[in-house]
Amino acid sequence: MTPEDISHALEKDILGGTLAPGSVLPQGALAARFGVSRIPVRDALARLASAGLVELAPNRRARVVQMTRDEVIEAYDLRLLLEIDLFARALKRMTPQDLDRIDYALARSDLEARNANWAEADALFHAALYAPAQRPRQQAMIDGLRRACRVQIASYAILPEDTDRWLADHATLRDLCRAGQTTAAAERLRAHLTGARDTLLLHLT
Amino acid sequence: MTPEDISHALEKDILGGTLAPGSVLPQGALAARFGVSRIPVRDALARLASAGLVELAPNRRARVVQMTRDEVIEAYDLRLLLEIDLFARALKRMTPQDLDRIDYALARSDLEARNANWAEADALFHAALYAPAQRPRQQAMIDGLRRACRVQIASYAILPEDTDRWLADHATLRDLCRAGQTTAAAERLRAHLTGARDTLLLHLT
DNA sequence: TTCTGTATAACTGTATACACTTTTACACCA
DNA sequence: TGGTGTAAAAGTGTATACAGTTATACAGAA
Repeated sequence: MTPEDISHALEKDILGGTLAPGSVLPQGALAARFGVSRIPVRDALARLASAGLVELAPNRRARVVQMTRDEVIEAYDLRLLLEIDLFARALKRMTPQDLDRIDYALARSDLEARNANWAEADALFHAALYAPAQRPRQQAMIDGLRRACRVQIASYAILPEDTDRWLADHATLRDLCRAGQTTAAAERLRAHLTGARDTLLLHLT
Repeated sequence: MTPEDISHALEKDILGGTLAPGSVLPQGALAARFGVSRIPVRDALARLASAGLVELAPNRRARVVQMTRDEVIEAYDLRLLLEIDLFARALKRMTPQDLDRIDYALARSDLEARNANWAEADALFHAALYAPAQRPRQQAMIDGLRRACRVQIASYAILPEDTDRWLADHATLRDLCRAGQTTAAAERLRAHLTGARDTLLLHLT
């Protein structure tokens, strides 16, 4: 059990909804669960903190992040800015192989969604969509924002109940890519994201 | 000496050019320097890694990040996207008090530049410029990118030799804010950033 | 010389132990 | 009942020790 393994396991729990926002993560308990000392656990928590999934404060227990309404709005504004830009860059350099990979990702994504792995399913498709842009840093920033949003989404079990809508959105995006309709595709992505944001905001009252 | 103190001290060395990109940071040596055990040093290095100043790999010594030409270009593209957007948001909500704070930051920035604290001087002014937007996450992302760029800039001692140009840019930006010329101000910021990028790229051969 | 293998030194990762801080639970008082 | 103070429990931070890994230096072969 390396710190990386531990952080992955915890990330799964957080994005899967097992660990709700605000949950407390005592180092000792985690150390016992993973059969290691607290040192690698601290390491794993630091990773999760830098990924934006966990909040650390000195001498206090780590907590799963809990975003306020304003923070959710800011995060989605940033996603709109970064994802639409990255998508535009990706569209410009999209090759037939890339389109095939998007098809494959869509199919796998569909499969994962049926197996209740909504978070992975969504991430899988969007990663394939943006991959042609070849922008590792921008992709990493988007992943961070995406994960932070998903923590909240998971806690309201939004993805399961909305599966049909976002899978249809993904299929539409794929079609627009294939048709080379770049502006329409970008517009569709914008709608996809604002839709997700509004659904989440509705749950945050 | 807390991990935070240690990371701040190292950040200063990195951004000040004492620790060049690619330099190695052995935990033991740092522990000795700061008079602590390696545990808080590891903590400090993890912070620097999540701030993007240091690279960590398992079982290997930490290294000061060294960006490639492509990474520099990507980082500046991201800065253009995020900083211009944030500046536009800030301009919309800028109050007279905010303008005064920008004046004050410009004056202090000038002072720091004379004291050879170029990195702080630059950060100070831009922070004041963006503060009215009230976007902590976007600001944090920008700070990360800014720091990563500055590691490279520091290694070529670009800021010192170019001081006059960027201080003049800052003054112009302040004037445009005061005059309420929002589009001109945004355009000026774009030029300020692309200018900085091109100067850096020149040094990267 | 330059390359390769190897012994040694240097370094990292983590278990354990203990000092210090925060949290929790509960008794006490208004 | 509701608030407050306090002691015990739980938790965090870090020094130390040692096992395992990587880096370094040097000897011998091509």
